[in-house]
Formats: sequence, structure tokens, C-alpha cells
Amino acid sequence: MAGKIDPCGACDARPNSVCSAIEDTDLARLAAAATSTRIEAGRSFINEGDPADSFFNMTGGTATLYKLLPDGRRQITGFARAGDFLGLAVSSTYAFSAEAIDTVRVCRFPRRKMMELLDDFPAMERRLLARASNELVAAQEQMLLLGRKTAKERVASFLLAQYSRTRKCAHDASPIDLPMTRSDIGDYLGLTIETVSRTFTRLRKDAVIELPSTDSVIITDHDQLLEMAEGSSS
Amino acid sequence: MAGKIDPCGACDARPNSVCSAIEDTDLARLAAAATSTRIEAGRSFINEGDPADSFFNMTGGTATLYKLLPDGRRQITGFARAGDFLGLAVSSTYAFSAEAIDTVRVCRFPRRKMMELLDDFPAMERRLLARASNELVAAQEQMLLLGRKTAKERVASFLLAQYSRTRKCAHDASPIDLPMTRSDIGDYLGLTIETVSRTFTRLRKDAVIELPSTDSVIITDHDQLLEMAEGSSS
DNA sequence: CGTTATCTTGACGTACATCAAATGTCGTGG
DNA sequence: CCACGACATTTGATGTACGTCAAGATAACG
Repeated sequence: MAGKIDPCGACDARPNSVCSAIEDTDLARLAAAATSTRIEAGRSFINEGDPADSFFNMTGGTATLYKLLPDGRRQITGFARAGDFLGLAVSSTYAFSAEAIDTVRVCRFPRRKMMELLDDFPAMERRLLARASNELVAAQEQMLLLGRKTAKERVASFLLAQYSRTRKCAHDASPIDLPMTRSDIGDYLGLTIETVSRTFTRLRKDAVIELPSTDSVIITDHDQLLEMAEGSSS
Repeated sequence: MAGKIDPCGACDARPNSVCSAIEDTDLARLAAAATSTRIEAGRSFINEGDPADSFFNMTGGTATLYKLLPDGRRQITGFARAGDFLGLAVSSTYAFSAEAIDTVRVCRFPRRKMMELLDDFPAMERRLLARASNELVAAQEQMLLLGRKTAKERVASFLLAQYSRTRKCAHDASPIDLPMTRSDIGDYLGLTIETVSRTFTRLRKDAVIELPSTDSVIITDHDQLLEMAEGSSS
């Protein structure tokens, strides 16, 4: 529980989150249902298979969402950031795990209270549906990537997605922040760290990107990267 | 438009579809919004990139949902059957294509009328949200399959999914119907037809499945198939 | 300024793709 | 009922993109 007087009103993430469906006058209801929590880098806050008794709204930081196979193979299904809503599930247990990459802030909603909120604020439910629809589209795009794209196409697609997540206008050459490790990128793209690394340097040698540091990228040839991502160019 | 008097009340698919959220007394509203259509095998009825002006509710048959790359590579993101709802998208264009495998029946809802229905029947919206959540979970499972599983694990997972889609109780040894071709299965699992075929015969030689015909399978060792699907066994 | 984790680069192996041919299946018409 | 052609599936031989193993190079950190 945030000690603040009006935590939801002051929330940076509200404009991009489902919470913006709730009017200022009803913010107290929202704030009463939520508990703001801070999660240190490396800690997981959702575990696949655990009882799904909470929903989460990310308000800061970046988290990996992933599934594991018994032998430890990992598939990252997405990176969650401020505004993202987690835990949507009909099942009584979580279908995935979530782990903080850097220090993460979330609002936690007990399942029951969240349901009550949805009953009272249908606009919020519609927001959730819109969000789920978008995620579904993204998931289908990722299936195409994982099932049919080459390593080069995967990395190119990934970089473009990271790019367009923040930048609105194309042809912006400022560096893109990559808070995740190569291992995370590999597990997201269905590749190994070695292949991710090799592909990065290949793109650099092709003069499509620059790598000012290990955790940032500059796209120098946006058009060619776009062609690469869909296999139009070699 | 169905010529029947009460098409929705007589609909076989209603119990498993979002339409069941609408009470019998309001069925006329539902029926007025929908147009029932028949689609021949092989014809596509949703095309990626086209204006998304209709929603579809499958009432019969099986359809492939897929995305294409410019050079023709295809990723099937799912197989839609009676009760499935298609076209959920915030975007103004479809993000995927849909093609009938056998003869398909759908109810088509114009976007605007569908929105009005959702405004008036919040229970339907909640059903859609639940459905989207489930699809999201399935999509994450498929990402794990595409990104991290071997060919054998993929085929085993696929067969188990086909199995549990119809059968409720385990240890039912009746044949599973496979309306899709090897090519469809390959494009769904991120494999080639040859690899799918080879893996089928490998599973048959391992005495885990039987192949009474090319479009049906019998699971003879459910437990071992389950182990295979997650890589617990070799 | 060593210590440790992450990233890069190289040499080699392999699971699956590709290419090619044989076999099976099914509808059509003689 | 059988012959035929078109197409799907199976099976085999070979290639390759990416994985695995191993060693340095960088960067993070006390």
C-alpha cells in the first residue's frame, strides 16, 4: 500500500495503462484496491503454476515474462514495462513467470477486488479487452518470428520492435536502450546467446546498426533493417 | 442472413461460444446483427491487411489462421473451430488470414453492430475477455513450442493438444481426427512436411501412436507421449 | 586492481531443411 | 471394376543454419 494520499492520481504509468479508464473522481476506489510494491532486479514476482490470486499493473522498470521446460530451457514470451497489465488468466494458476530485469514497480490487485472493479467500471474491462487483443496480435507476430524467420530476420525484427516501442517518428537515430541481457534476447528470439551476439556484429559490419555499448543500439539504416526483418533483402 | 426464424437459438455452436452470454429473450438482437455464411474448403475469408470491418463466430468446420512472409513462408497461428471468435483487433486491418480447411460456417458481425452488442451486453464482453485470455495463454505455450522444443516434442505436444481438445477423460484410445494436411501441421509447428512425416513414423515405431489413416491418429501410450512433449524422456 | 559475470569470437557438431524419388490415396472416366 | 492422373505422404541422400563447446575480450564491482 502506498503511503501517499493519492497514489493513482500521481502515477506516471496511468496514462498508458488500463487505469486511465477510471475517472479522477473514482480514483480512491482504484487506489484502495491496489498495493504498490517495489521488486529488486533479478527477483521474480509471478511464478508459473502458483495460485493466480493477484493481478499486476507495471508502473516502472522492465520484467521478463517466460515459461520453462522441465530441463531448464526457457522461452521469454515478452518484456513487460510501465503500463502493462499482467496476470490476466481464467485459470486458477499463473501460466507464466515474471522476473524483474531492473528494479520494477507494480501495483498488485487482489483477484476479488479486481473483479469488483471490473463490475463497476466497464470502461476498464473494455480497456483490458483492447489490451489483450493487441497482445494477441503481438503473440501471433512472435509465432511467425519463432516458427519461420532466420536468425538475422529475428534480430532485425526485435530491434525494430524495440525502436518503435518508444520512437513515434521513423528516422530517429538516438540510441535504443536494451535493459535485457543477450541471454534474455536469445530466449525471447528462440536463439542462443552466441547466435544473437554473432548476428549483432554481422548487422554492425553490414552498417545497419551501431553498438555504442553492450546495452544500447543505434539503427543507422532503418529501411534496410526493415527489409531484413521480413526477408525481402538477403 | 439465415432464413430461419430463430437461427441463434438453434445454433449448435452457441453453448461453446461467446453468444451464450446472451439470454434467450435477447436472441433476436443477436440474430439481427449476424449473417450466417458458408465457406467452401480451400477458400479464405479473412485476409491479413484488409480492412477489419467484420467479426466472425465459427459455427462449423475448421479453419487455419495464419500469417505470411513476403517470400511465401507461412506460420499457422492456430486452428479455429466451432465456437471460436475471430477478428478481435483494435487495429483497423486484420493481422492474420483465415482459410477454410473443410467447409466452414461462420456468423459474420459488422464491426459497428458488434460494438453496439458489447455496449448492451457486458456479459458478452466479459466472455470475450475470458476467451482472449485463454488464447493468450495458448499463444504463450505455442511460443515455448516454437522457440525451444525439438521436432519430436513439438509433434507430441500437438497430438496431445488435439487429443485434449475433444476428449475430457485421459486414456481414451479412439482415433483423433486430423482434418489438416501435413503441410498445415508443419506450418503450425515451425517444421517442414518431411520432418512432420518422419516424426510421425518415429512415434509409430516407438509404439506411442498408431496411424490408421493419413488423417487420424490413435494415442496408444498417453503417458509416454506426455513425457516426450516436455522433453522429460529422450 | 583483481574477481567475476557477460559478451564476443572461433572451431566443430547436429537437428532439421532441402532436394529427389518412391509410394500411397482418391476422384474421374472408360 | 479397373485404369489413370493429380496430389499428398513417406522415405532416402545430402546440405546448412544454428547449436555446442571452448577460449579470449570487455565490462561490472567490490
